Amino acid sequence: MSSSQVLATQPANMSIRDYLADLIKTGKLGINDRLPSERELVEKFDSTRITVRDALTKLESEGLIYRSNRRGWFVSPSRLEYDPSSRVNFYMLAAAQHKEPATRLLSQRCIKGPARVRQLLGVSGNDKLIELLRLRSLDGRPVLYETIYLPESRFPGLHKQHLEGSLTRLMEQEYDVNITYEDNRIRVSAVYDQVAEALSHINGAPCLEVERVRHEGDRTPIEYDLEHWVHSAIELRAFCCG
Amino acid sequence: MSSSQVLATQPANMSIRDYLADLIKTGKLGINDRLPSERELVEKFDSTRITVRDALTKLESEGLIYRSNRRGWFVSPSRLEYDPSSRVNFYMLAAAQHKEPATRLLSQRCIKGPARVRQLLGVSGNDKLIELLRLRSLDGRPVLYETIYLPESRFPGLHKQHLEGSLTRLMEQEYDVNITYEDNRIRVSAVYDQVAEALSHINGAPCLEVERVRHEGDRTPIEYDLEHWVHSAIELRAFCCG
DNA sequence: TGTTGATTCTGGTTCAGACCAGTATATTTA
DNA sequence: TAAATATACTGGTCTGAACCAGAATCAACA
Repeated sequence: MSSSQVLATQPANMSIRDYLADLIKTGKLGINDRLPSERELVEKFDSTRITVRDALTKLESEGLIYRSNRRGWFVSPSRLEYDPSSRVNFYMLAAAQHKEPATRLLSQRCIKGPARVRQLLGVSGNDKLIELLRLRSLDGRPVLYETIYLPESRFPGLHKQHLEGSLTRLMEQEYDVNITYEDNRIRVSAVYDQVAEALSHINGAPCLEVERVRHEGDRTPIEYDLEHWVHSAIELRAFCCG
Repeated sequence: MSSSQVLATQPANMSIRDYLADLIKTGKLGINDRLPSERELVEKFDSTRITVRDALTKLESEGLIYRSNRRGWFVSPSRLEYDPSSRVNFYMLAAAQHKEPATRLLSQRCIKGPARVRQLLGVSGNDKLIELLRLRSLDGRPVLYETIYLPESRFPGLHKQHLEGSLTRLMEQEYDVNITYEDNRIRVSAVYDQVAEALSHINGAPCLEVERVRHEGDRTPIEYDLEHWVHSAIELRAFCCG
């Protein structure tokens, strides 16, 4: 073998990945188009589903494609740019980026809630928490599973309100909330069970997780928010001034 | 089948996942311990490597474990909390969280550079960019692959400096840089080729990607920084004041 | 003592199937 | 016409292998 033979032949999974990535980047497959089925790709590359799925999983990690459980693999649209610290709500944000937002309230309860959340919100004794589970979509595609906890004592009668719209606006207008401080934690994680199902993902699929505690006045915590984003749908943006 | 039989038996991949997650959460496996080998787990659960690897991949997505290429799977240590907007450098940050930092300069070139970066930094004509590739570790584990571009004209003689320490400090002290504004983009992505290899990952492994442009004075861009983090090693933290 | 090389161990990749469980659609039926 | 049903199709899970490539270890050798 000549010494110029440095580049090893690529593994099959990477060849398939590159082929599909090329289809997407050249626009031969458009946004939200379905990819060829796994079995079609097996035939085309004379390979096996193990290898084809390996390639698809890589593209999913990159955010180039997303899956819809048992329906197929699809080309990801552009990411929503999202600045967690901005007071812009989901609807305005989506609209500004020409995406059609929607929110579905999945569940609404008044419960004791997880110990960690109670501690972060500083509630004690028998005080209850309002738990809201919401699923948010862009252009019909579910992208965000929200788990929200609010101290019931601070938001009496919240359940009578319209909870599928902007919570921020509701809090400002109906409860005189003025956020003075917030703490965001951002990490890569995975979705399971109800969250995975709602997002049409499988158990253990990677996601971007944002955990937030909002405070009012002199650092009184009043909102806990756990966001699970379909990672390919989102790009966080943080501007900072020295 | 009785109607009370609602809970289906768990798939094998989830059983294995839960078993390992339990080992970790109860402390039976400590930080940086190696997990049982894939073949051992196959025997223990009378399963196959496909299924075992599926479970391991889920735990990797969650950040509970990480892999070291062909050496094994290991229990993740606690995440480094990192505020991209803070001016605290890597060494001080790590030290404050009782982690041992290290930096290795992988490459240093003066080149034209990618068009996208040239545009972001506003360099034109034949002006060159300094490219720095650095690998940063915590407690001996590689966690961050940095790709840095700087306009050569702004940083003459940079190559003579010690480039494995804090670049921020160097820029401040030797080049009178005063950062006034920065723009961070944070997304989940994947690592390939040199990046994957340096981080001891496989092609297509998920990562947390931070892309940053720093500006001085009246919004003059002077630094482009692309960070690929081993996702389990990092948690971004952003505090915001209303 | 320090290097070289063989051996064993690890995960990385791949094959050639199988069956299951939801989705979507076409078909039948009320 | 609208609801119920069957069918084809999708990905999700799994079996039981095999071979490859790098990491680690240990033995032989210079």
